Amino acid sequence: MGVTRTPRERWIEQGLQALAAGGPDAVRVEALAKELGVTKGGFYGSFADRDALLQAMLDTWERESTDEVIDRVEREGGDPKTRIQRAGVLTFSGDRLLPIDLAVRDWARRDEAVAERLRRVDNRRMALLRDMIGTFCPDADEVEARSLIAFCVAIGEHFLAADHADRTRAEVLVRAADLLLDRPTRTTAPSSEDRPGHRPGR
Amino acid sequence: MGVTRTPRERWIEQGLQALAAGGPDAVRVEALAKELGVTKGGFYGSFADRDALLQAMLDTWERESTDEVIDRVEREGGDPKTRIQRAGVLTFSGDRLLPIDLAVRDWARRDEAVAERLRRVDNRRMALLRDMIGTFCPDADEVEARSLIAFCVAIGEHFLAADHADRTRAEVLVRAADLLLDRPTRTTAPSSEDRPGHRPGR
DNA sequence: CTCCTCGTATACGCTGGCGTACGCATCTAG
DNA sequence: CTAGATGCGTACGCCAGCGTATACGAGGAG
Repeated sequence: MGVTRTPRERWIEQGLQALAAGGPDAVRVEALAKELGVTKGGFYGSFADRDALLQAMLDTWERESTDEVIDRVEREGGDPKTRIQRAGVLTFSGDRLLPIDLAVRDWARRDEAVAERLRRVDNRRMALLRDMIGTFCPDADEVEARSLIAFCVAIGEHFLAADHADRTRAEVLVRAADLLLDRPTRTTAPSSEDRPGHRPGR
Repeated sequence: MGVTRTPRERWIEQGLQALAAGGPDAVRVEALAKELGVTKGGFYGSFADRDALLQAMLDTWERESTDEVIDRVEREGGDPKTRIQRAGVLTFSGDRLLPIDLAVRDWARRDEAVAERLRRVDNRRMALLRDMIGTFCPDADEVEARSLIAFCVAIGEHFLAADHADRTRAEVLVRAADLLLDRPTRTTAPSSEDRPGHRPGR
């Protein structure tokens, strides 16, 4: 038996890198082969065709960005804000998962099957956010709104090109996280209390 | 002189539609020609090459999504929340500008020149947001944070696939807008009109 | 040591897309 | 009405990329 010099996972990993860098159209069998130092000869032993690779890539991504991240967050514990931020860090700041995530999001706008996968992933993440925010916010509608906002910021931030004058993006994000995850709940019922407490300026 | 049956703007418009539907890789000269009912014969009379078309498309998009939107918002007036929402509606809910905007955002992640254009556009939009939010929020750092959040929600919403159980996305967005754009000391105001609905999909 | 298996290299056909060359048709100028 | 200009159709060369067929070669089984 010959030795498998380029197993399935290598193609998948390289494919995910290409996806992250250039979108689904950049996942080209011959290009991946060249990057792996082989030719495409062995590719069709591991995959029926290019589409099978794309499916396998999505399988891998889906598993890595749900089970692995969520398990780790649950295991390491901490208070709600810490856990939310840890989930965010694990998903949206590594050099690995973040660009793949963004590429999948754009891909999902054009491919219904990808959109379905993304929906599963996002629903699990939203459930996590709801849980965390629900620990300090009693109003279910507001929990939903805050969760949506937090998720949108985590993603949208990377699609936004605006500058912030003398502040850095990171500084503004810290303040935004304070607004969303820190301050005492303000109800929208007529019995509203005073305005949200300000934290000492940064 | 022959009659120009397919002037420059027609190619540009069709190109923007293709960009919106399938990203920059979907802008193919021969495909556009077929959609326009002609062949690519005349294309190279209006454009040096495919890249010239892409540049012209970005020029058109940049003009339409800054000057035209901002002028109209300034002209029609209203209170801050209304004006922000009108800007959002003009930019992010038409069937035309929204999908182009999203496609450009993903494109910008891979093309520095596109990123530069997007930066100009986003900076103008952020300036508008800062102005509006600054009318009721005195803290400059908080104004910046709220502006960023609002912008991220307006964009990120369309990249998010999560469901909201018994609520609709539009309902959650109304509540989110209340949290972000209402004067904190006041109770929530009734929202006059609907927010942009769900993403058009595909 | 020999054979057989299986992963890989190589070569091929095919499709689609870009840009060019050139001919045709039509509109305008005179 | 003629002549020139110009947009467009058609055909071409070229290259990239997919999937297939076949040859090669290195291990393991006997």
